[in-house]
Amino acid sequence: MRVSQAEKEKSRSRIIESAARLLRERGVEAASVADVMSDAGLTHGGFYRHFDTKEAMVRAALDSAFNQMVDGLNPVDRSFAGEASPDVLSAFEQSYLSDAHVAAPGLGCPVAALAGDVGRAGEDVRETFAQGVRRIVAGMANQLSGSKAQRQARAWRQLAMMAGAVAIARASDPQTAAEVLDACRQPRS
Amino acid sequence: MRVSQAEKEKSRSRIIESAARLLRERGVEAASVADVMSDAGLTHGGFYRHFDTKEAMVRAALDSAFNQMVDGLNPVDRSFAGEASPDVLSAFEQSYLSDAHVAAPGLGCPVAALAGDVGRAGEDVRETFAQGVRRIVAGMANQLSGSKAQRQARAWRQLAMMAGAVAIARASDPQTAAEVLDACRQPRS
DNA sequence: CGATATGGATGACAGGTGTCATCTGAATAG
DNA sequence: CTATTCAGATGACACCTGTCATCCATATCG
Repeated sequence: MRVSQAEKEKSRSRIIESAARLLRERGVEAASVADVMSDAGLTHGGFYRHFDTKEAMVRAALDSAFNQMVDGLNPVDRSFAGEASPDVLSAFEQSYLSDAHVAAPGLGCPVAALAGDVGRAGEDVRETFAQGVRRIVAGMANQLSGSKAQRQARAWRQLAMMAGAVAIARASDPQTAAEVLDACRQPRS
Repeated sequence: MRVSQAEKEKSRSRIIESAARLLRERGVEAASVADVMSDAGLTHGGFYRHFDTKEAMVRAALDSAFNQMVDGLNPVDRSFAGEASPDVLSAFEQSYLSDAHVAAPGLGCPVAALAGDVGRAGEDVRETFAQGVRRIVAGMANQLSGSKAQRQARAWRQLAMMAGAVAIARASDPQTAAEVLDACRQPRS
């Protein structure tokens, strides 16, 4: 049942897409190779034609998830690349702290969904994760004013707070979730 | 090999203590019943004399871990209970954002270590988690000044930021970890 | 003291895991 | 047009999971 190279590339994309979603929904360990392949419309046996190991798939999926996140910070319709735009950042923050984001981890920020899991993963996976977080922070810092160090530090604090808040909201009951999200939507104290 | 009731109580305490540590170190799913029992010096078979299900053990372990955290916020040597004490809070924040905390998840804050996992757990576990987080936030708010709502909101923001920062630090390389921790140690922006 | 209750050990179970060897048939290379 | 390659399917493997039935020896009760 051989398939054309273009078809193989499509298969690989589907696998990564499925992995990126299932990892965020179920966690790194609970998203099994068989589940991912089944979700991509394939059987588990062909997996190792695409990746040497599950860890390699996790890294590719993390990269894809971070790319989606960074794209949300760099809207293509902005006229001047690199120009600070408070509206872009506040829109990002508002959507990050929304109920919709809390309810849909599979499409949301990998930091909020996977930081805990990745902390227990191998060094290569952590390296991939770190580069992804750096890209998000750089994108946020671009939208801030002040010295480069100030902008970067404020971006770190804001991302850490938002990711922590969404993780807490997902791990709590609806009332507690609403409290933490509301508190974090308020201007800094 | 029956054992006295006092001995059984000790066994139960050891199981909860081992579970609280292994859960934070390995995650909810990766910390198996057999591992916990072995760590407590028992074999896996006797587990169900202490807990109806693994989920019940997870809830007991979460409760124990949150108790340790709250104790750190309410030092017994303070003279006046309930009195606001900026030093207690800043000491808590400093130790929370320390390298030692990042390196020892098994003894650290369950929010930073387990929020992601608990978000995928059952409703009962999430309820236990939410009550624990609320206790920490209440303890932090006690040390702040301002209206009750202001204090609570600031405590939520501070805890979310710190938990997010430690989770990111654990999931990254040392340089990235140092950056996010440094940024979050700075006064609010 | 004797009878019973029960904490813990042993071992099994059904199901899931990552990984790989093998087969097959269609896409390529010559 | 034939020969080779190789993506994917099938199925197996050794191991680990939560749960439970069973047995044993001792703490507790009458």
